[in-house]
Parts: sequence; C-alpha cells; structure tokens
Amino acid sequence: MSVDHVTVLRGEEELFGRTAHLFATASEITCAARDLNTWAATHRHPRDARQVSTPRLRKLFRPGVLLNPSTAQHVRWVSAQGAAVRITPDDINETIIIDRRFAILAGDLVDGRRDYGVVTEPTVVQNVASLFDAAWRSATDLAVYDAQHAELRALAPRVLELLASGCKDETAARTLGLGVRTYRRRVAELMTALGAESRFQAGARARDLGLI
Amino acid sequence: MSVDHVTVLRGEEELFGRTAHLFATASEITCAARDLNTWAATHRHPRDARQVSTPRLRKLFRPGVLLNPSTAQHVRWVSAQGAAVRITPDDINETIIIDRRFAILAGDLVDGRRDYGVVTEPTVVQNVASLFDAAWRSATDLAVYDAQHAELRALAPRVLELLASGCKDETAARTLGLGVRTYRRRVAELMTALGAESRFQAGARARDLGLI
DNA sequence: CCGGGAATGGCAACTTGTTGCCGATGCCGG
DNA sequence: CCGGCATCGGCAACAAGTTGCCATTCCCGG
Repeated sequence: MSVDHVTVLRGEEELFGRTAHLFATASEITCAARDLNTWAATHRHPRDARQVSTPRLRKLFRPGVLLNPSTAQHVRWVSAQGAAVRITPDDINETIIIDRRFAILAGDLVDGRRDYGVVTEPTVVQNVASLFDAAWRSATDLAVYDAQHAELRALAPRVLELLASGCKDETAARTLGLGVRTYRRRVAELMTALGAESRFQAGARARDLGLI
Repeated sequence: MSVDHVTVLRGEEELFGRTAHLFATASEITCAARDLNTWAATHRHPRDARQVSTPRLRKLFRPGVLLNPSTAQHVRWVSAQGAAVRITPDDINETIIIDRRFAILAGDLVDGRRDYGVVTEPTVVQNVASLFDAAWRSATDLAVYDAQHAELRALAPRVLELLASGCKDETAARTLGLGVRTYRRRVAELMTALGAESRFQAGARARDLGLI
C-alpha cells in the first residue's frame, strides 16, 4: 500500500490552491461541515470554463450554523444557488467528497491553521462516501428543518446570552418573561440543536460557533 | 466638562500607534487583562531611547490565562522580565493605567475589532487607578497562586476534555481514576479559575480561552 | 362558532451537580 | 516514631437541571 494516496495540506489556502482543479471539473461535490470556518471559501472558486454543467452539490451542516445570522445567511445562499442542503444533529467530521473519487478530510486546528488530508485511494474514498450517505439520509432537509425551528432561532440568542451570563434558570426565565418550564424547553431544544449532552458541552459549542 | 478628555480608538493597531509615546516614556505601567488577546502586543513596544530606567510594571490577570499553556508561558515570561504579576478571581475590565495619568479602557469587541477609550481626565484616571489598586491588593502573587494550584493545572486538560465530551461526572471520574467527590472538586476549582457560575458558562469560557 | 393543534407553564418525579463534613491515607519535618 | 498537614473519597443534604404529564390558553381553518 502506497502512502501516495494521502496528501496532507496545511491551511485553507494551500488546500484550495492545490485542489482548485478538482473543484473546477467536478460533477458532484459533497460536503459536510461542522461550522463555516472550514469550507467558507468553497463557493468562491471560479468555475472552470471547460465545466459544462453546474455540479451537483450536497451540503450537510450541523444545526448550530443556523443560529448565527451570518452563517445562516451563507447556508441560505448556498441553498439558493441550487445546492441540496441538509441539517444533522449528528457529530460529523468535516469532509468534502468529489465525484466519489477524492475525499478531503479536515484535521485539527494548529495555530489557527487547519490540516487537510486529501485521499485518492478508491476504497477509502468509497467508504467515506458511504458513511456520508448514511448521515445524509438521516439528515433533515433545510426547508423542513427551517419550518420546524423558525421561532426557536428567534429566541435562541437571548437564551444563549442568559446561559452564558451564568445566571440560574429561574432568573433567566423571569428575564425573558417565560415560565421556568418553557425556558428549560428552550434550553433543551438549544442543546439538541447543538448536539450537546451537557450544559458545559453546550456552552463550549455555542462559543465554538460564535453564538455568544 | 469637556469630552476631549476621552478619545475612542478602534482596534489594537490604532491604539498602540497613537499611544506608543505614552508607553515609551512611562515610568509606571499598570495593566489588568482578562485574557491575552487584548494586551498581547504590549510588551513588544520598543523602549524609547530617552527612557532611563525600566518602568515599573504591574500586571493583573484572571486565573484562566494560566490554564492555557501558551498564554501561561507568556505570563511567566512577563513575570521573568521583572513585572509584578498577580492573579485575581474577580471580574476585571481590561485596563491600562500609565503613570496614574492616563487610563486606557477596553470596550466591546465589534467585528473582531475592539474599541479602546483613552482617558486623560485626572479625576477619572485617579478613580480608575484606585479601583485597580483595590483589586491589586486583594489579588494573589503569581508565584503564590502557582504553588497553590499546581495539581489543578496538572489535571485541568483532561477534566476539560471530559467535560467537553458531555459525559457524566460519574463516568469522567472513573476515567480519570478519581472518586466522584474529587473529580467534582477539580471541576469546582476549574470553574472558579474560569470565573464561571454555571457549567454552561464554564464551557463557553473554556472554549473562549482555547482550552478545548 | 367550533374542533384541533400548538405553545405555555405549573406540578412532580427523577437525575445531575454542589458542597460541607469527616475519617482514612500518605507525606513530611521534627 | 510521631504529630501535623494535605489530599482523597464516601456520605449526605441540598440546589439545580431534566422531563413527562396535563390543564389552560390562543390561534387558525372549517
């Protein structure tokens, strides 16, 4: 087994610099993103002139991206461009799959720079792709998800603010003019949206997504 | 009362550009910092040739900065340079006071850029300075604090990781080979260090400080 | 006007987290 | 060896958070 099938690139610039040709000629791009920091630049790539048709685009996001107005706007824009957008509460790794022939897997953040592994080994790519498909199937279409959570997003910012202030549920509920039960419903919904199982984790993720 | 005594500057660059002369000729610099993002650049300022003696430097930090290896290193470096460094669990606003004649107060973060108010009005500056002194007196010297919290820092990374993973205290304690009581002691200490009153807030701050 | 679905918030049972207390254990310095 | 001194961890009382249940209210389409 050769190691040549995996290339590690450092930072978005290098990644997109070295893989631009893949994007330009792709007919199917599939992308899972935890937040938008990672793949924010994707759409900026100029399409290759040789490119006849617009590639099929599938994007899978975590619910949290919709809570932040600016990332939510981006998601909507992507959707409006014709991409299929779905939302999943599952923990997903950041991944791009191109034509089921190349997989780009995001690694850890080091000094503000992220590593990316570009995989070309067919079997591995197929595996990654099928894992993605599973996640995709269980995810909710953006429009559907949107309809379900319209007013949650309206309330979420203030709930987050209060949670982040460290005050008790009692206090927070009064502040919002809500019953404690209802406030806690909001918190629970928020935690589900963030894929968090504890308040600590929710706090970390909320901060992670820039919601606070 | 004239407004001329307060100048608002936007961003660190403008701040340090416009106040460099103050730093260069200062004989006493006093500085309170919540994290290092704000005053990170402070020490980089070249000293003015006219400057005879090294200014007296007092720096007040929150405990959280010691939890992050890189910021902790910076704090230690500052201390080694001869600055007096103390740690306070109090909520402090980010402030620089120069020779008890100028006060620089950090404002909110807007679009990743922070506003700074430069105050020259003597009465206000004196007031700010005396508030700082009060906080300084009740703060703990870095060396002392260090000795007192050695074992917290040893475990903090793993505790944070477990908290961030969303698992229950029971599970986390077992994982670390600790009793639940002891694990919770660590969590409580951590929350104190982070200045958090709830686990949600702790999660947000931990993430904020890059501890997760 | 009426029936049904959705949101609300009180209640309560239960889980999780918080903290003081205290005996046990281990590590010094005398 | 012995008397502090600190840490550990079990216990327990309490506070905080989680969730199902359900009566009430409101809104909307029929």
